[in-house]
Amino acid sequence: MRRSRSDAAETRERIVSTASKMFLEKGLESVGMRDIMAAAGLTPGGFYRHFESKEQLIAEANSAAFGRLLEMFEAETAGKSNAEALEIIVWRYLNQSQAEENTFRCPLSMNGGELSHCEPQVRAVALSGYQRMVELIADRITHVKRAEALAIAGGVVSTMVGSVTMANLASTKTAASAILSNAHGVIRTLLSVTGTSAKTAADGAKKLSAR
Amino acid sequence: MRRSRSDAAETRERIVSTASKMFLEKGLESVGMRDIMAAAGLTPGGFYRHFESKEQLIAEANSAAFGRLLEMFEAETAGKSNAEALEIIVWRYLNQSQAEENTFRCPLSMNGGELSHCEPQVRAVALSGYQRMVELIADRITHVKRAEALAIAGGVVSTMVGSVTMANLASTKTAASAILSNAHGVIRTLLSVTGTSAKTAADGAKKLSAR
DNA sequence: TCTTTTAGATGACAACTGTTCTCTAAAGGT
DNA sequence: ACCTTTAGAGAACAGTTGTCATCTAAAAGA
Repeated sequence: MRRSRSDAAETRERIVSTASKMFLEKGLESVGMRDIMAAAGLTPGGFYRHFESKEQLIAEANSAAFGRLLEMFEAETAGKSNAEALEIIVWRYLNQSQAEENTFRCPLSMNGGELSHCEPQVRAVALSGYQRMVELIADRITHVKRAEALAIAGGVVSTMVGSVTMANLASTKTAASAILSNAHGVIRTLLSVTGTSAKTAADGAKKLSAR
Repeated sequence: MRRSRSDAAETRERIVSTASKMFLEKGLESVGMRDIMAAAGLTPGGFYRHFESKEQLIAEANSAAFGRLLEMFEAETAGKSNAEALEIIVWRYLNQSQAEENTFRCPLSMNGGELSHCEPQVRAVALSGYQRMVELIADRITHVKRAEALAIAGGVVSTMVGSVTMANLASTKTAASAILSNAHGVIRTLLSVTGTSAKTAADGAKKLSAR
């Protein structure tokens, strides 16, 4: 039966946020529409009143995941010094899989490979999520020029994405946290880089800004 | 009709290497058994004479991919200096998606997320591939202690995995190579790290060796 | 109040999934 | 030369996939 305007909007949001969390936990392809709709307390029938396709849902779900993640980072680092903020961001990102809640996981780490097989629309959302993360971090790197900060931040995000992906492969918590704490050390090193080393890192930064 | 012992062995190998390349190109779930068998010039019927399940094929295909990749690295760097060898490894790894051949792509970058949803057997193959890559690189880092070299190498591999994953999301070659050349710069920085910075990076190295 | 619109349930669609069955013809063993 | 074994073809298995047509009852608009 028909629902009110606001009920329907709420339903739509519930589908997106439910799907988002399921994608982060189980991947894109292995989660079916029936699973998602059932988890949202609905039947598969009504789905196409809200979305054109699964692909569109993936796009919106990922967009929502990035939104949640970045919003959390901004809330957690508000009023903190740059150094403290960077520490918080890196720590929370690296420990996303170990945290009990799956709300603040990153699609880049969780669905990395699958995202690149999706349609341009979805890939654009993912890539812009990457760029937003890079800028979030670059904004806190003030001891070098902006271009160098962007280069370093790009490296930091790539390192975080890669190491979380690797940690997710580990069968024990010990092995996972070994990979992650190693990554943490490497990132601290990267963030403390100055002068000519930073310029080396910025070799490709001009190209990066020419996106 | 029945084939000779050696024909059958050759068929088995062909299935593995065909599957391996298809997984690297299209992902694990989106490639079906029929696709693989057809690409190997066979029908789906005979598959289960050689393998217990798709999962087992995934394990063997990934193992083969790592084998090819590491063998190529060793061949390409034979007789080179450590610095040259590292440059070759990093460059070839970062450009795996841009190369016309898909023979030397890395499962960690291509199937990252999906691998972590597989059974322990498959995850073990992937994780050992990671560790072999880390050791390959650490062996070429001689200006610091072994533990520090392993820590840096771990960071380098994570960074390479992450940045190739990100580059695969890009819609244009320009955007992809911007991400990659930035990563290249960051990795060069990491590899030139010495002294106390290397120790910082090695903070988690003890835990890493306690796998 | 009466009419039109529509959120969502229900059930079906064809295509596809990994897997298993049966069949046959050639290879391996004796 | 005979008999057993088996690689692979071909077809079918039950279950799933994303998507859509139909129906309903209630909400929105007049």
